Amino acid sequence: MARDYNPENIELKWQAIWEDSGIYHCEIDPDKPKKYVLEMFPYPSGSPHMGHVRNYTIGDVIARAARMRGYNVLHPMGWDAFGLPAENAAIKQNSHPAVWTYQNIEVQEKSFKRMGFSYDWRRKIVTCDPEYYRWGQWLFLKMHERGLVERKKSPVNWCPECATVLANEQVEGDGVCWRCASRVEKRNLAQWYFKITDYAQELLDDLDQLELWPERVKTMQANWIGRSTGANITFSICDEQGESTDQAITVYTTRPDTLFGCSFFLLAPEHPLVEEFTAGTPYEADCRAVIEASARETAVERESGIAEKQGAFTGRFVVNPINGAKVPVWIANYVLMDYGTGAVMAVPSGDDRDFEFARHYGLDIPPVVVAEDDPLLSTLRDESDLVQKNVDWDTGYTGPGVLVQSGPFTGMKGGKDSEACRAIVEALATEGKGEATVNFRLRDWLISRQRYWGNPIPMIHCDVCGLIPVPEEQLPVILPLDLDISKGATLDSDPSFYEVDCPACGAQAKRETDTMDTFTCSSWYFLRFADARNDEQAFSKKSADYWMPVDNYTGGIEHAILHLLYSRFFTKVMRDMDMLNFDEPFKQLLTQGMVKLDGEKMNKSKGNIVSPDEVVPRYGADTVRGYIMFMAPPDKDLDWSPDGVEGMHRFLGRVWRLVGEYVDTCVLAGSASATNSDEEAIVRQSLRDTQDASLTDAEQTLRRLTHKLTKKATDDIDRQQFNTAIAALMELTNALYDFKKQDNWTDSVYTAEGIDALLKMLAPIAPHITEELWRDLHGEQVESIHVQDWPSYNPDYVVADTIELPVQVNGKIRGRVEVAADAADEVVAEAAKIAVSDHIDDEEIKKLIVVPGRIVTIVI
RNA sequence: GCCGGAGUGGCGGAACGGCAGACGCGGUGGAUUCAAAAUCCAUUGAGGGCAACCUCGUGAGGGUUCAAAUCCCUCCUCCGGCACCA
Repeated sequence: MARDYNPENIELKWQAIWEDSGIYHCEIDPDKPKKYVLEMFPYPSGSPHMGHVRNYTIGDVIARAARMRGYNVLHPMGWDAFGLPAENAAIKQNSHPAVWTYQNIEVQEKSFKRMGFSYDWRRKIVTCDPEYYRWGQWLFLKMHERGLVERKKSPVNWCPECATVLANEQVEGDGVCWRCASRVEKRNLAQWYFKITDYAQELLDDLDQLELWPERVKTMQANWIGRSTGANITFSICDEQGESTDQAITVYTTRPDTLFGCSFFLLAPEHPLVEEFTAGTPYEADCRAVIEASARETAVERESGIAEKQGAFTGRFVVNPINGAKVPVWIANYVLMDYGTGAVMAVPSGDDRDFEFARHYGLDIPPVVVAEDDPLLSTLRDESDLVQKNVDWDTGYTGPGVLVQSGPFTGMKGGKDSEACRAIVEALATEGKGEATVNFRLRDWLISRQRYWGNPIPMIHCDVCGLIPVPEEQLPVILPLDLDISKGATLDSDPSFYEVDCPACGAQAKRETDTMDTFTCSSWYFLRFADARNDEQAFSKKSADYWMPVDNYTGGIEHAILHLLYSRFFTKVMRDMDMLNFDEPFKQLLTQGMVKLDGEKMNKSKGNIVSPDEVVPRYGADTVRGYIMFMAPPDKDLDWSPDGVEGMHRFLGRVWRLVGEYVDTCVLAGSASATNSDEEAIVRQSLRDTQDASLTDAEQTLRRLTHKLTKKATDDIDRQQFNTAIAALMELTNALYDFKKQDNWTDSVYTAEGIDALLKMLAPIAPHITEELWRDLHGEQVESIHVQDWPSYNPDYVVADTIELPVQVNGKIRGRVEVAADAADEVVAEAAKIAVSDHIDDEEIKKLIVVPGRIVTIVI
C-alpha cells in the first residue's frame, strides 16, 4: 500500500535539499538564452500575507517553467527596507527601525522559503544596507552632474501625520497621503527634485514599445504624464486708456482658435503679479479675500469635488494680441499656479469653467466657435466683427465648429488642433506674440523627505560655496544607527552627522539632513540583482547587458504610476549615462489581482485575514500555490475559498495516489521503477517506431490526450493563463485514471509517458510533490525534476483518426457526422448532407460551408 | 466629466467569429464501509418529452454574418484611474 501524502514532510525535506545543492543559483552563460523573472520586491512589513503568496507564486511558476524550457533564469529576491512604517513601528515599540526591519525580513524570508520559491538567495538585496544604498547616493551624484537634480522652493504636499513632504504621485485622488490617508496640506518649502519632466516626452512615446504591458497601465501613465498641445500667447499689460505698457503676460491655451472670444483674463490667486496690480488699490481687499479663500479651499473643497468658482477684478487690463481689444484682468480660484504659466485667457463661450465664471460675474460671453447645427451659425456666419456679446447657451461649447466674429479667420474650421488654431498661432508668431507649444501635467519628482529612516542625500550646504556634492570617494554617507528616534527625531537633531567641513573650501558646513524618497531605492534595484555583490560598481555593464531587461515583471497595480514610472525614468537616465543599452527596463508586465475574502480586501483592522502561516502547515505549500494559480487568471481579483483549497488538495492527492500505485505495481513486477529517464526515453522511442496499429483504442486515446494536453498546458503557461493550464493537467490526470481501468495499465509505455508529462508540467506549480514522485519513479540518484526538459508533444498524435463534426442547418445544429480526420471537404459535405437529410427534405441547398475540423454548415 | 476594464450556470471560471458552460467547487445517485470520513464511478444550465429529440439561454436593445459571449452601434450596471491641467 502506497504512503499517505504528507505535504509537510516532503516539502521541508526538498526545501533543505534544494538549498544545499543550490539548484536555483544562476551565472552569466553567453551560450544560453537568458530569462530575467522578477516580482516587485516586498516591503518588510511583518509576516507575509496572501497577496505576497500570489505575487511570488506567479513569478515562481514563470521562472520554473522557463528553467525547464532551457532558459538561464535569473530569479532573485530582496527587500525594499527604508521607509516610514519601520520608523513609525519603531517609535511605537520603542525600538529601532533597523531592528524592526531586519526582524521582519527574517520572518518573511523564512516564509518565502517555506513556499518553495526558487530564488537565487545569494543575490539578496536589502536597500537599507550601506552596500546597497551607497550606490543610490552615487546615482544621485551622477544625476546631479547631469543637471537632473534641483533644489527649489515651491508649494509642496505636506503630510502632517507623516511629518514629511510627498511627491505628487504619492498624493491620492482625493488629496490624501498614499501611506497614512491623512489630508495633505500645501507648504512652501525648499526641497530636492529629480527632473523627471526632462524625460516627459520620451516616457510617453516609449509606452508604445511596451507591447507586453497591460493597456490600462499604459493609459494610466499616459494620463499622468498628460501631454497637451497648444500655444503660448502673450498679452501686453495696458493702462486705463488701452495703451500698451512694456510689461506682458503669457498664457498657455489649447484653443488659440477661440482667441477672439477672450472677454476676460485670469491670474492664479498666488500669481506674483496680483500683489503688484492690487497693492494700495480699491481692488486689494476683494482680491485678498479670494486669495485667502482659495488657500483654505485647496484642502477642503477638493474633497467635496466641485469648488464654487470665485474671483475678483484686479483693476487692470491687458490687450488681446489678435484684435487689440482691452480685456479686464481678474483672479480666479480655478486657475492653477503650477500648470502652464499660471495665467489664462478666458473664453467663456468655448470653455465650461470660463462660462460658469462669466455667468456668475456677469461678464460677456461672445460666441466665436459655433457648431455646424447651431441656429446661431446662420445669423453669424459671415460676421467678422463683434456683433453679439452674449449667447443663450447653458454651457460653453467645446466641440468642433465654424469660426464667427473672428476677423479674417471667420468661416474657418475651429476646434482642438484645428486649421484655425494653426492659422491664428501663425499670425501671432509673425509679431512674436505666439508660438505653438506643448505642456505636460507631469511635475518634477520631489525626492527629499524630512524623516530619519531613508537614504541620506549626499549633499553639503556651505555658507561660502553653496551646495556642494559629497565627493564620490567619501560615499557612502552612512545613516547613523545610534540615534534615539523614539520621539521621532531626524538627522537634523544629530550634530555628529551634520557638522562637516566643506569639501570645497574647508569651512564649517552643514550636511543635508533630509533623506531620499524610498522610491529612489526601488527605481534601480532590478539592476543590482544582476550583480548584487559588486562592491566596486552599482552593477557591471556586462551583467546588465546579459540579464537586462527584465523579461517578466509581476506586481500590484498600485504601482501602475509610482514605481513603474520612476523606474522607467531611472533607466533612461542610466542609458544616457552609457550604463545601459536599452530604453525600457520591463519587457513584460503582469499586474496580479488582489486576494480577497468574501469580496472584501483582507485587512488587519477588519480582522478578515487568511494567513499563509495557518494554511500552509495544514495543506502544504503546493496546495496553496496550486489553489492560488487555479482559482482565477493571474490579473483578476481572487476570492479566497476554503472549499477551493480542499479541491486543489484533492487534486494533488489524486496525482499522488495515481503515481504511487503505478510505482508500487511496477516494483512488484520488478520493472519500470528502476529505469532512469535516459533508458525510459529509449524505450519510448523504440515504441514510437513500432506501428500505431499495435496500439489499443485506449492507448490511442491516452496518447492523443497526453499530447493534446501537453500542447494545451504549454501554450497556456506561455500566455500566463495558469488557471487553464492547471485545468489541462487535471484533464490529463482524469485521462490517466480512465486508462487505469484497463488491465495491466502499468505495462503500457503510454502510462509512463502520461505520468512523465503530468509531473513535469505540474512541477513549476507544485514543486515539492512532483519532485518526490519523480524520485519515487526514477530513484534518488536521478537529477531533480526541476532541471529536466519540458515535455514535448507530437502534433501528429494530437489529432484522432476520426473526428465527429456537428452539422448546422440554417444556423442550428441538426446532426453530426463521423469522418476521417484527413477527409477531403467534398467527402465531408456529402456525409453531412446524409446526416441531416431529415432537415433538408427537398429544399434547395443554397450554400454549404465546411470549416475543416470544426463544423459543417448548410443553408437551405 | 474624461480615460481604461469587466458583466457567461447555485459559485470560481472556460471558449483563434465555428458544438456556450472546459476544469474545479457545490449538489444528486451509486460502489466501498457495521457506520462515517476519505476514496472511486456516474450525473448535474433552464424548460418540455417515455424516448430519439425539441425550445430557451452569455447585462438590455438593434445590426453585420451561413454562423456572434466574441465584430459594429445605442444603452444600463459594476470596478479602477484621473479630475477646475486652460
